[in-house]
Amino acid sequence: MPELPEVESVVRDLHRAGLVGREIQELTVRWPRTLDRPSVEEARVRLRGARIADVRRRGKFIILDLSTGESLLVHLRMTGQIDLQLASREPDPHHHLLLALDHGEELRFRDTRKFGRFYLVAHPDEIVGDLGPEPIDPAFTLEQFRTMMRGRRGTIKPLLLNQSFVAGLGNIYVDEALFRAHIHPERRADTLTEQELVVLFGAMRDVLVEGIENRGTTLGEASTNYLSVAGRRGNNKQNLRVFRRTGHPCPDCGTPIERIIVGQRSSHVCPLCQPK
DNA sequence: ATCGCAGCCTGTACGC
DNA sequence: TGCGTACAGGCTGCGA
Repeated sequence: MPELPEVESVVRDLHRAGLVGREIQELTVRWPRTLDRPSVEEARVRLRGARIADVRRRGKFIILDLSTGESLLVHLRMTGQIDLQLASREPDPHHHLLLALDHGEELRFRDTRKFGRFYLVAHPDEIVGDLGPEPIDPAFTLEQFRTMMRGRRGTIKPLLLNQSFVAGLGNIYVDEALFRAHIHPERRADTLTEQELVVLFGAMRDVLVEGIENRGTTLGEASTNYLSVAGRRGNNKQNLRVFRRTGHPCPDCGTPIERIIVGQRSSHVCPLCQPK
């Protein structure tokens, strides 16, 4: 569920909440699979007394760099959320991992579908080493994108969703970027014209940057939807042009938006603006 | 390299 | 209201 803009919003909110500098005093894991590695016993020993030196993002991962030199990585997957609450407050039944901090606070990981994962590692590259470039990093150039696309015989949408190709795009922002570039999601990557490539590169960045400016996309009211720290909603839904807008008029030509399946993922397209 | 599928989980929406 | 079904924004491992 959370993609690059949502994860970026969580990281910014954690900074705002003053997470950097805080001390981790205890780890509690209530759903064992939430901690991918190491074992709970091992992690408790290594986390106790560590301070949070920095909070940053790589792709869809949140990285907590620790004073010990190690890093704690979090992937929210579909329904993961981070809460910062007083330890005295009763945790939610969906809080599966708790990090007791100083000042009587707790960082709590809430995740209805239980797909989210924590990784405590000596170096983040153990987890994020295979990720592709950051799409909104100024160091990521059109030239580089062009080279990466060369010779890719696969379908464009699954390729953009592949985190080792580019890091951070998910179903929402891929559909939005392809629509803005007027490219059908089933196009073969190496058949894009130079012009299409240029427009797609810009569209990809635009939808992500706008997503961040709007603090992410929260789709509905349900507890399974994206929320940032302390239940904060994102405002980017109003910015979506095709995603989950089946039957609504295309903002460019008025034709009803269609929902199709591409690479086993639901996809939203304007049949006129995005011809095959 | 690329594709398709099962699996990991729970909640929600919708048709009857 | 209840029941069955389909569906959900991610990712991994497997076989082809």
